[in-house]
Amino acid sequence: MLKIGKLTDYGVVVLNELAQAGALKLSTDDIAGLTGLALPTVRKVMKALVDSGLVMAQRGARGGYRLARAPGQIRMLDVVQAFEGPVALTECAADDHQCDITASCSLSANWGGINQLITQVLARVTLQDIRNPERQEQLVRDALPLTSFIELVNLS
Amino acid sequence: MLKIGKLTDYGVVVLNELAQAGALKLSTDDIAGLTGLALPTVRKVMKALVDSGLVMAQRGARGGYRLARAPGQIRMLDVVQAFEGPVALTECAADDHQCDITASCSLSANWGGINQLITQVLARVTLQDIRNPERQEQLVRDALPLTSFIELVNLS
DNA sequence: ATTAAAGCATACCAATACGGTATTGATTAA
DNA sequence: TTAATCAATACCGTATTGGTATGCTTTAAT
Repeated sequence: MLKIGKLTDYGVVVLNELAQAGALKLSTDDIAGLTGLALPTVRKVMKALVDSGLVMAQRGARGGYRLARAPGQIRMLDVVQAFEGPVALTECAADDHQCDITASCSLSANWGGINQLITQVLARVTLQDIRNPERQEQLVRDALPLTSFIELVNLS
Repeated sequence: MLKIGKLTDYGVVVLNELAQAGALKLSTDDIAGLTGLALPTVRKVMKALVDSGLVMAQRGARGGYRLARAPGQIRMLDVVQAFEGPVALTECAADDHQCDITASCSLSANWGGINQLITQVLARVTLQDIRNPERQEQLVRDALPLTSFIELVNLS
């Protein structure tokens, strides 16, 4: 499946609402209402977003949340990392953890290349892009010219 | 973390051994010995590889496994799909499952673009590439010219 | 035909991760 | 001072995953 967590997905949804709101601060209640997410879930999401510096929080009465930077400056990579930690496809790649399987494991180092490519993909797409389908299609067209035998998978 | 399963990683390790062996058939015992993986684990891995058509099995005495195609024809996308099913970052993208969160969820459709990009990345890299670090570095250099602000992450 | 080598299928268990929820505390504008 | 609002922590049930065990089927070699 190669999936990302639901929280990450929620994070994007929330960021979208904040982008929509612009300078206006949104409370957790506002966000819950706008997105349809449960309140405690929203809290959890907001914590990750604040901790990662993507969103600024103001406490106290009439407080709320707003984006810390412009949507064009918020990369999907940032969002994914905020919720899932560093992008590391394999365990070996994450820490320099010695694995007990033999020399074949030297291959794992090679996932690093794929890691890099995927990281680049996520770094290319910003919140602004994802809010604008046209821009996105353009990205897909431009970034990687298709090789002949590529099979496009599971685009619902 | 955006990780893939360990089994997928093991799968690549096993495929590497099979590529090394060439025309020679390897038994589960051989594979376990070469890779250091436990025998039951090897069985599980082989089942997935056979089911997906990447590897051919010959049963009976003097049987064993061999690659179904040349290493250059085995894409990482195939391997990932063999173990993890279709690449679908979000749940919404997987089936046309109606989610209960509001219109903001239309965003999820936009993950589709990223989905496509990542799928393309995985389709570009073959078993042959991953066995050859030089080739791989070349891929990284060629495929996606870096934009200025890209931060390379966690390459151990 | 028999036998032994080898793959195949299934089921089970433990550990971990994840999503979801609740509760209490800290801050700040009005 | 007070009420609104974010912050932090802790808890729990479930789902997934990795790992293991067991018994069955196929097939080459003798």
